[in-house]
Amino acid sequence: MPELPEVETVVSDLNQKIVGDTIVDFWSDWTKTIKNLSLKKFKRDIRNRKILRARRIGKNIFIDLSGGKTLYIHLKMTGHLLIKSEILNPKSLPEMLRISKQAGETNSKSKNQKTTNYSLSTTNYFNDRVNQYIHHIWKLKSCSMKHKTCSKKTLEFSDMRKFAKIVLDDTEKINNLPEIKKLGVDAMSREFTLKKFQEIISKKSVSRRSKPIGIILMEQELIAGIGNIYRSEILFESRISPLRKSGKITKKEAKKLYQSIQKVLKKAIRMRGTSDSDYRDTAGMAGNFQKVLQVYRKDKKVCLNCGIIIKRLKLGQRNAFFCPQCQK
DNA sequence: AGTTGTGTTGAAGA
DNA sequence: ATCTTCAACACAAC
Repeated sequence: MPELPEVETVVSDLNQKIVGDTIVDFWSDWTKTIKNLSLKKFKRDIRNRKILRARRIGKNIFIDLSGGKTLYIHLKMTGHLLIKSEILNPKSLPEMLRISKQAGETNSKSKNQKTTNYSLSTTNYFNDRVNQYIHHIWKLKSCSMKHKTCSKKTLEFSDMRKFAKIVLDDTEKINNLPEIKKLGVDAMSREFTLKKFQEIISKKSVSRRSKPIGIILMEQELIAGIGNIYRSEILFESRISPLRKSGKITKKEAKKLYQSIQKVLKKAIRMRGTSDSDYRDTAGMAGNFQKVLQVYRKDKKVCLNCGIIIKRLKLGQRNAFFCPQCQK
């Protein structure tokens, strides 16, 4: 379940591994995921574009491409991106460039070629079951003028439940999509200040102020990036009950809660996210934050802080977890 | 073996 | 408007 820390990990991986590469081809067996174009048009529009950078707002991934296009991806529940690469036999650079130009027509050939996985580790995480639901593949070429070598890579999208979303359009159009425009401030951005947070939770509207803080934290139109796992963890860290009415949170508590958002998300990013079930990084590796979860999915277990049994409740149609003794 | 729970988001219904 | 419910989908757990 990718939330901000998981998406941040993916975006940082993308920036390290595929910036500068060129997309030579694309394959998909579930085109419903591509929301704005037919497969044919999608292929046509993405071929031969260079990957400039990856960025993120909340849980939304944007891959900016040459020629003013942006690839917008939402991983939804089970989506994750894998980067694989094969080192080719040393060949002269001009020859490689010629080969990659033909890549569109040489699918069957390249499929039969032997591949070597990118991972330097002795364990191959790509073989894990959770990484086997690949429905979309971007074929990349990566050429180094300096070393006069080229390599092939693939960016593969594993998405068991097929909820994910892919959109390719002009950067400007992507930025102006309604679902992007209405996003609230990103929880890790500089604009998300304590002042801004106080404004959000104490807005002079009855419906806002009377809403449980556990729901407010997850609303992407208010604060972008927090989902079900981290709302529970953040509220536990701040010792505030998810049921507390947003408008009844004191200034002191708001500060504590704001600091908890920063603290928990930063720690989760450092630990490369939570792999409660499906989430994996671009090497197919699990994150580590599930090892330090305090309350999420810990109902009927003992609170590590006070020893009371942790409770679960439905909040906004989703399960929230909290310690009734520690969190008030 | 059929039912339920899982969580993100948008759309439909009230 | 604003709230709730459901659908998209696959699979594990009961």
